[in-house]
Amino acid sequence: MSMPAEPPPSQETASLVKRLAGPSTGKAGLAKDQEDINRIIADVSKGSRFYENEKKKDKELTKKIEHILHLRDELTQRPGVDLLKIEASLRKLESERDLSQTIVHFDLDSFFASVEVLNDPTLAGKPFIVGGSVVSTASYEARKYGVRSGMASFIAKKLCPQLISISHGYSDYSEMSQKVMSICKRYDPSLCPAGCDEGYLNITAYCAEHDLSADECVQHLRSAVFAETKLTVSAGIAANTNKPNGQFHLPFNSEAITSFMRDLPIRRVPGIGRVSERLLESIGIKTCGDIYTYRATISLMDKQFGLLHLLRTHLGIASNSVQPPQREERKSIGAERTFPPLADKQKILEKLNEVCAELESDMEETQWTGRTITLKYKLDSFEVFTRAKSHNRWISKKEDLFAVGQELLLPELPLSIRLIGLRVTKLKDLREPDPSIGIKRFFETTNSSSPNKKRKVSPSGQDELNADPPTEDETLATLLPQHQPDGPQNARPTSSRSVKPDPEAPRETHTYICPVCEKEVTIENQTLNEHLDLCLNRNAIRQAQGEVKPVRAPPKQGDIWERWTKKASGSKKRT
DNA sequence: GCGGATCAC
DNA sequence: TATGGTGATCCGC
Repeated sequence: MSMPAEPPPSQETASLVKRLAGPSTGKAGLAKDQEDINRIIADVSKGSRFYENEKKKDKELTKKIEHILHLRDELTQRPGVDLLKIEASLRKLESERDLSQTIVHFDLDSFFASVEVLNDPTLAGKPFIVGGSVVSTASYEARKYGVRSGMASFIAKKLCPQLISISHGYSDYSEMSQKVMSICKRYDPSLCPAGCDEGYLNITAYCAEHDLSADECVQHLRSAVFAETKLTVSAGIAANTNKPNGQFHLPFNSEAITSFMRDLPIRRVPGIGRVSERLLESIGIKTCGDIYTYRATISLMDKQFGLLHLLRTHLGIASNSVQPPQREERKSIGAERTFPPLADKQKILEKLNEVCAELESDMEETQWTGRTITLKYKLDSFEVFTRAKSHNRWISKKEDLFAVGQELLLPELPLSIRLIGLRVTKLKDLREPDPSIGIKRFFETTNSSSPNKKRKVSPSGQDELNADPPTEDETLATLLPQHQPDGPQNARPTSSRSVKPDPEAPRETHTYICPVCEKEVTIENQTLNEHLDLCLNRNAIRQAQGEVKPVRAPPKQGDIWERWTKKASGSKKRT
């Protein structure tokens, strides 16, 4: 068999071009001539290590798709699809649909670019980008040339030679963002920011209290934002947190919603990225309506595609709960840096050291520590690897971060590296007041002790507020094994030392790692069982929900402000 | 727990 | 010449 001389444009190459053109290609801002643009992008990209790596990833994806199609064909040979069961699932989902809440998704229009125009009105109407080596935001004028966020800046420049490039002014964005968010909070104090320029609101209560329709309410909001910041904001009103944004009010009935979803490209659904788009497309699914058409295939390949989630997507059912991000939900904190590829061991370690210093400072400012360290490195080929190790002590000092990072990195060398990152997980909140307070409140126990007078015993026995110098026993006393096969009765204090009595609340406290929730709890003996009951209960509830589960809230972005208020604005360059 | 992958912003 | 940083989640092992 011979290959065709001129391979037809495949799904693969089409997808690759999309990637190179920037992830948001095809979403907004009609380009003049996408063919020309694609050719320029291909010409400029060709042969680069980045391009070769993208090509490699695409080839692997193609292989995976072949495998999936093969699997599908095998599965369709045999009977086994229970269409009735799928219908039952749909009916069940439908019956759980909640149309009682009015959810608004708002989004500042080309946020960074708009702020830059406010700072420098001469930029208005000019093609410019905000970003560094990668475009963060392109002005509408620049978008006409095919410039998109996520695109390499040098490619943007090729597409639009007169393009003006502006470096980030984070402190300005942070300030404006906070202004906008505080305005939006008037309409829902539980606002859930989803980045610095967008968020979700539940305006149900506000509309009722002020006798406003949803449209009127959002009109007010948008006018207020513009009046107070000169920024324009788009908003979508719906019964849940589904897209799309823009000025749009999706009717609150199931027919209208499903009908709207029918023609909605699957890629527009949050959580469906470029890869999932290709996977779904391979079995014929381009729109949310297609999900129903191919429900049998999806059902056979539930594991690969997730039937229930897709059925929900088809029906346009998503979470309608809006909650502000909770600090205790944070899972990790990290830092990473890209640099011109380095092969010299000492120079690489220097970079690692810089990353450690940055991470230490972030952890200090935000008051987190953790016990699992993940090293990430990217080769000059753009391949990414991670190496992780968990420890029985809390790590936050840069010397410790560096020691662990080095231990993970050295066995990998020699390599030519263009990025180094470190991430800390299994966190402990250093800001959290004595956890026993919270437990006590929960159970309405009397005799709460003052958090200021509390004493905690850290697993490492070091650096705890008010902690006495560790005894040898404490230094060695560390965390329990993470998994306790024998169950709760195995829970034991990490330190048997009793705390100096507080005159107001003389009692023993101990620090435990709860075998169920795996969190460290400082707790009195008599309430330990209550805590365990609570945890076990919570787990049972979660299990019971397994069936109904993934009506997921939008991903929480923990500590957004900590991120956005920190970075200072560098001096602006204009090129 | 670890490592790779995917995704959002 | 040249393609980011932070954080979350899911899967397979």
